[in-house]
Parts: sequence; C-alpha cells; structure tokens
Amino acid sequence: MNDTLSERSRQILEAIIDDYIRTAEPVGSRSVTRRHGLTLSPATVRNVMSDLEEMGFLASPHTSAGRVPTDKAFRFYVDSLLQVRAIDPDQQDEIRNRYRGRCRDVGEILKDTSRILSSISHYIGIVIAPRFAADVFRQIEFMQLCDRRILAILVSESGVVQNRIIESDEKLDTEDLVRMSNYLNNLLKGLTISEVKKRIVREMEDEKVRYDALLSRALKLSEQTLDDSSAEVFIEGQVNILEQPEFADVEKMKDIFRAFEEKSQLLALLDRCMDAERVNIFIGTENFLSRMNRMSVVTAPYASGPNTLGILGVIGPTRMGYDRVIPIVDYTARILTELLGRE
Amino acid sequence: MNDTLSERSRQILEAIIDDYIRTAEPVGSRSVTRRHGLTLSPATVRNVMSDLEEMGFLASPHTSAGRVPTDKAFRFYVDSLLQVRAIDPDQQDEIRNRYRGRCRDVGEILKDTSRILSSISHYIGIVIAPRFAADVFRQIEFMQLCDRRILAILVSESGVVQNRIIESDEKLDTEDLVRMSNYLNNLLKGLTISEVKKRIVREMEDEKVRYDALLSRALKLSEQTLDDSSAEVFIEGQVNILEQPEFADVEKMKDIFRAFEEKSQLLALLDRCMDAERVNIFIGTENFLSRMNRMSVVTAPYASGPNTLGILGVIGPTRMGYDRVIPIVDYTARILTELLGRE
DNA sequence: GGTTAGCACTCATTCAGAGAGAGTGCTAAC
DNA sequence: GTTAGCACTCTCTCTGAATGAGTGCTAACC
Repeated sequence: MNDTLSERSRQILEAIIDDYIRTAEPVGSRSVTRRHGLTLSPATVRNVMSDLEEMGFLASPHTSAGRVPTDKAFRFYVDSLLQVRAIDPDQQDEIRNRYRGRCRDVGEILKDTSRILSSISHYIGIVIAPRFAADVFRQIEFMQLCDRRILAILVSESGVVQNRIIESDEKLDTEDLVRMSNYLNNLLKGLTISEVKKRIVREMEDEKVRYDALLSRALKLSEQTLDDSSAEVFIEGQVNILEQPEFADVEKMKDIFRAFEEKSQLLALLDRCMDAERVNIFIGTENFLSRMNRMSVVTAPYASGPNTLGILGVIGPTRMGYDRVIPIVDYTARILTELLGRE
Repeated sequence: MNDTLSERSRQILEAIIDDYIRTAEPVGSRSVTRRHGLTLSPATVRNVMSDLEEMGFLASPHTSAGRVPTDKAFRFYVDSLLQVRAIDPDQQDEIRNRYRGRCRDVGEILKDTSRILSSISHYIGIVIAPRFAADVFRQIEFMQLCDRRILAILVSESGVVQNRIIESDEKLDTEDLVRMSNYLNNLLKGLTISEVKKRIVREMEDEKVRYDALLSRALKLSEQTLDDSSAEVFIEGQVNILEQPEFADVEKMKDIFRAFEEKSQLLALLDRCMDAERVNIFIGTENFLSRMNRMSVVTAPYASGPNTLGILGVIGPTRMGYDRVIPIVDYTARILTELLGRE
C-alpha cells in the first residue's frame, strides 16, 4: 500500500481531523469544502475521502454519516501534520502560579501537578510518583513508635520521602536505631536506589557484618524499607471526561472509570515512556488497554538532575487538541523537573 | 401533625422501604401485599399509603407510579425500624485480612481503609486523614535538602507522619538542625498539636528565646510545619455508584462526580461528625450538599487512644442497605482504631 | 368503622411508521 | 482530472396508538 499522500489529500485529511476535533461528529464532504477555503467541489473531496478510507485513514460509521479519522489518521496527524505551538504565555503563567504557595512535600507537589494538568488541559491529569530505582539515596532514619514498631523514613536526593512502618522481631532502643541509621547512611550515601539494593545484599554476606547482630538487623530493616513495588499514581479531573460528547453514553463512561481504577495497568503503560526523551503519545488502541481504546495519552518524563524520576501526562479523547495539550505537558514536565531539582 | 404510626402503618412503611431498597423503583400497593405476607387487600394498603404520603413519609413521582420513601421515611427507618445486624463473620474476616500484609505507613493504611470500605459495601469508601489538632506530638526532625530547603518530618503519637519542605531564609548547617529538633522535642513532647501551637506562640515571646536566634528560628520552622489547613481525603470506589440504577442518567452522574471533586465540602460535612460517639448517618438532603441530595453518608470516628483522630464512612444512594453498611462502617472504624493504637 | 371490590382515570413507556436531512457513490458531462 | 446531478441509504425525530402499572374514589360488605 502506498502511504504517501498528495499535498491535496493531506490538506483534506487535516481539514477533516480539525473538524472532527472541534465537533466530535463525522465530517461530510460539503463541510470540508465550506470551512476550509479549498476551491474544490464536494464531489472531488468525496473521491479523495474515498481514497483516504481505502488507505485506512478514515472510517465511516455508516453509509450516510460522513467520515471519522482513524487512530492511524491521528498518528499521521501528530507525526507529520501537527505544528506544535509554543505554549500560550497565559497558560505558562498559570502553571507557574499554581505551583507557588505554601511549603509542601513532594507528594503534594505531585498531586498538585496532576490537578494543574487537568485543569489547564481540560482533560485528565496523571502523574506517577518517582520510581525510586533511578533516584539517589540520601538518608535513612528510624524512629521508635511502640515496642515492636519502627518508623523508617527514607529520603532521596530529589526530596522524595518515603515513610514505612516496620514490625521488628526484637525490641530496639533509640541508641540502637541511631547507630543503625549512621551505619546505613555512611554505607549507602550517593548510590542510586537500585545500586543500594545490590549493595545491601553484598554487605549481608560480608563476614564482619554477619557477626554483628545490629548491623545485619539494620540491613534487614533497610531492605524492607526499600521494597517499593507499588508506585503511586495521581489522577485528577476525571469529571472532565464527562463533558466529552463521545462518552455521553453510560456504558462507555463506566468502562473508562473502571480503567482508571486499575491503576496498575496505567502504571505499566506509563512506565513504557520512562526512556523517552520528551513528549510521547499513545493514540487510541496503541495503548493496548481495551477499556481506553478511544482515549489518547500524552506523556512526558520529569527528572531530578540527570535521572528520570517519573512520568506525567494528560489523558483525553483520541480527538483531543494535541497542539494545545503537547506544549502543556511538555512545559509542566519542565517546571516540575525544575522544582524537584537541586538549585 | 400526629407522627405516631399504628403498628400496621409501620409494617407497610417498612415493606415499602425494603422493596425500594431492593429495586430502586417506586413501590405500588399490590407489590406490598404480594411480597410481605400481609393479609390485606391492595385497596387497604392504598389507604394507608395515602396517609403516609400525607405525613410526609412517601412521595409519588407521578400519579400512576407507585410511591417512593422520602428522606423522612429513611430517617424514621434508621432511627426506629432498623435492626442493625451483627456484622457478617465472613466480612469481618475479609476486613481483617485485607489489612494484613506488608509494612506500610499510615497514609497507605488510610487509603486501604477507604478501598476496603468501598469494596465490601459496594458503595463509596471515604476516609479523612487524622486531623492533627487532636493528635499528640511525638517528634520533629529536620533534614537539610539543599542550601535553603529543609525537610521537616513531624510524627504524632498515632504514627501519622507529615513531611513538609520549608524554604528557610538563611543557611543552616546540620548541627544547627539537630540542636533545633532537640530543643523542640523537649519543649513539645506530649502536648496535643493544638496545644503545641499555643505553646509555640507563648515561647516565642519568652525573653530568653527572643535573644537566641537559633531557638526562635526553630520555633518559626515548627510553626510552618504545623500549618495544616488541608486535611487529606481518601475516596475510593466511585465507579460503584455507576451501577446504581437511579444514577444511570448522565447529568446526575456528572453532578455526583463533581461533588466528589469538591473535597473541602465533603470534609466540612464529615468534620461535623467528629464528636459523635459511634456511627452517624446523614440521609439525603440532611447533608446539605445540593449535589449529593440523593446520597446518604454513614460515618464513624476512628481514634488513637482517647483522641478521635478522623472520620471514615461509606457514601451510597439514599436507598442503601443500611443494615448491612452500618456494621461494616462500625467494625472497620474499630479495626482501624486498633491498628493505629499503641499496643 | 374498617375493609374490600370495582371501575374510571392518569401517566410513563414502548413501538411502528412517516418524513426530514445529511451524506454517499455512481454516472455522465465538462 | 473535475464537477453536477441524482438515486440511494441510513439516522434522527416526531407522532400517535397501544400497553400497563398504579392510583383515587365510590359503593358494598362484615
């Protein structure tokens, strides 16, 4: 199949996509000629549209309903047609301003980020919390809660704090805890979390350590603290999707909300973007979540220093305004990176 | 108006409420006689229903549609008719089991609680994080992040950890920070957070402190750490509401989801239950949130030791199965209290 | 007096059929 | 290659009739 499109076909395809993004309705040949200053008759446009359908860029819901761009069309649009605008200065200001405010911990900043993404894009904002693995160990502290319970506080270089309550087998007093954290802090400082894990295993086999009950206990505790299987996902603005005409149907809505409950799947999807340099886009079925097959996801990684920490993004209908959303996601990721970075 | 009901009226009202809870449909006079072994004719039941409507217990959506219990009817039902069952032992086990598992911090426990409430009740689970005010100060620590940024970690007796990043005016070195936290920990130990706040203000006026730059800086930092206007709210299982037939309409659904976005209002509502001894119920319009006027909220306080910390509950349609939900909420609150308590 | 049977009436819901409107595909002419 | 014309298809909306659930009222009954 020959996928190279003539200049005219491209113009028509773009016109159809633009129209569809605006209206969410199938686009007919007449409205293409009317609204886009092409000096062509509807009949000609129909011929072209027929070709585009053949090539898989358009689909018709039924015989007399105009045509709808397919995922393939949107992919082509995003890759070849789209002129990504610079971000609107007003939005830029708004994003910056929304971050200002009281002192907060990283968790709150991420939640806010998700909220900002959603309210500025008018779609759904999503942020996954830093995957510890790539982050650098800074400090670990233990606090006695009650006899058997210890609160472990782990801080990474990017300022992410992880609290964890650990049940200990034996009673430990405050001095033990201080000694333990000193030992660990010295041992692990500057390593990434994934290096830390390896280091702990290695250290445990060390002769000297094996005979020091306290040290080996410390290593065990730190191992438990680091066990970070469940990354947090912040999703905000799900209501926005209710405004989209294509989801006015209750069944479709249920599907989407269910998809958002299964955070692990979303996580897996977004994890796939961890290596991307900048903005990444999944269109429709490309995301492989059957419940989200009419949605697109625009993601960008955020970082702290050289390490990619996590992913943020916007989820919206396949026909979202990519030209508007892409710069929002990109800019927000940059600001968040700035906020988390060490100045 | 005479609100005392004859035994028969009560039976009929209860039958109607039961039916309505089961079906979400207006209940007609015939189905009352059919399904509840009353040896009465539909006509008689109609007379009684007419009286009940007069008294405000029933309402008819239109002339030929049977009758629907009003909020007043549910209030009467909950107060006078309802036999709260003991909790189902299976559910009891399930709740306990769901809490078992890896070591977690309090935030995660609360989120899990909300998830448990939702999945066992099949409605929406809600938990508000401990309102610090009533909790007891245990410990505060500071960590240097970068030049100007300090991470403050505040732990309360109930194990709630609050992290906060504070921008400091001046550079502080690690020793300063240790001295500061020692000073504060000595000063504040054992006070409730609201006492702590007062104490800080008092201490700041102290002559000795005013001339010690470090101490007054410490007080300032702790003040910033304690500034806790926004309590966290965990809401889970919003999808469940989509299963309820009375919300099949898209507009109503939007309303409800919007209500859940305005967490501050929910917070205000639940805050009103802080003083309740045990289970508290808001039925329909009693909750004063116009968007939630077809929903009820069943709440219970959870505590740590003698101090009520926060509120948890279940939100469902006005016609929810109160006999099933009340013991679930009550029991979960007890388990959570147990988990947060110091053994 | 409370209870019941009977009957007219109301109102929502469902279904079929007609008509309008939007859009296509094809053909023949330009 | 482009266009005008036309038959055709399909959805959507409106209408009216039939259906059925349920009520309120009245008069008879125990």
